[in-house]
Amino acid sequence: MDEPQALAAFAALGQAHRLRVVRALVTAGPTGLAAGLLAEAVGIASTNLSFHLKELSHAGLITSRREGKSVIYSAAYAGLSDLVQFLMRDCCQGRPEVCAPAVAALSACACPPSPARFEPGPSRRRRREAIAKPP
Amino acid sequence: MDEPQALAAFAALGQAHRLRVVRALVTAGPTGLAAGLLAEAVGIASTNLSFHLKELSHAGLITSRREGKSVIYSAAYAGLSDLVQFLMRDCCQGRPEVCAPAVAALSACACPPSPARFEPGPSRRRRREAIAKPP
DNA sequence: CCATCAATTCAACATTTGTTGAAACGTATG
DNA sequence: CATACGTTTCAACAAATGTTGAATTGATGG
Repeated sequence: MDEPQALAAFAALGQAHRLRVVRALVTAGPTGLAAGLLAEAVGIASTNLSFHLKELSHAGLITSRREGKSVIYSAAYAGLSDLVQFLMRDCCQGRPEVCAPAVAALSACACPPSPARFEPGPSRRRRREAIAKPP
Repeated sequence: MDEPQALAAFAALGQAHRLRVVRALVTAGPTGLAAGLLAEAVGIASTNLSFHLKELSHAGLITSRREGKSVIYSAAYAGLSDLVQFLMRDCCQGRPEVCAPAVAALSACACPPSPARFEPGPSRRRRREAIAKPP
């Protein structure tokens, strides 16, 4: 991701209604939400929502598909991921301990993964190994 | 991190000059950069930079310390980390594979970690001590 | 203590950005 | 084909935001 794109994305997220929309879509998952439901969830007029959706879409943070009369919007996880990556690129002058907390925070990411299969032990080691053996 | 804070942070990053400042500080590492050098790096008047620095500082994205005549700014890695976490919270309705790419991207984070001296153990404790004894 | 340098504050201006209501569009259904 | 529904486009207005230059503060060194 290049600077202009990242800038557009951050500007898009830096507005209350748009941030709410993105959060709603992020938690909604790949299924997405219809424009109408979004307008209700965020509490703004549909005409206003449309404006913000266009902004978000143009910034690469959401995608849309038509389904009958409705237009369904969903989060563009790849775009979000790229954005995070742009922000933290070259983050620590070779001292991983500086940015490690950010990585850990995202790993924790609170996707309660069907609690049964949550293995206690090796997560830390696994993560380190994953970092140690790049492409 | 709560919504108003996140909103302030994204709004702060959604401005070309401020995004440049943050990127410059993120790559500069904990050492930071003096305001004068930043103004030069970003290419704006110092009076204008001051305005943006205040904005970023208020958003919890940078910190400052005085050093002689200069004021040194550095990235608030914890703030950045919290922001990323806020954005991706509850991201995948229990399907980790959705947000996994984001985690992987950040892990890749391109901090070429001077491969030799990567010690598994004490870094965490060291960091805690450093934080524990402020002025 | 005065001169100097680095950085910040302030007020005025210019620009960008968000909101609103009326009208238009595309899609389904009777 | 006419109607109803969900969504988007457009133009006008209102509000927030970025920039500039002059004046101020704080720290250093002769």
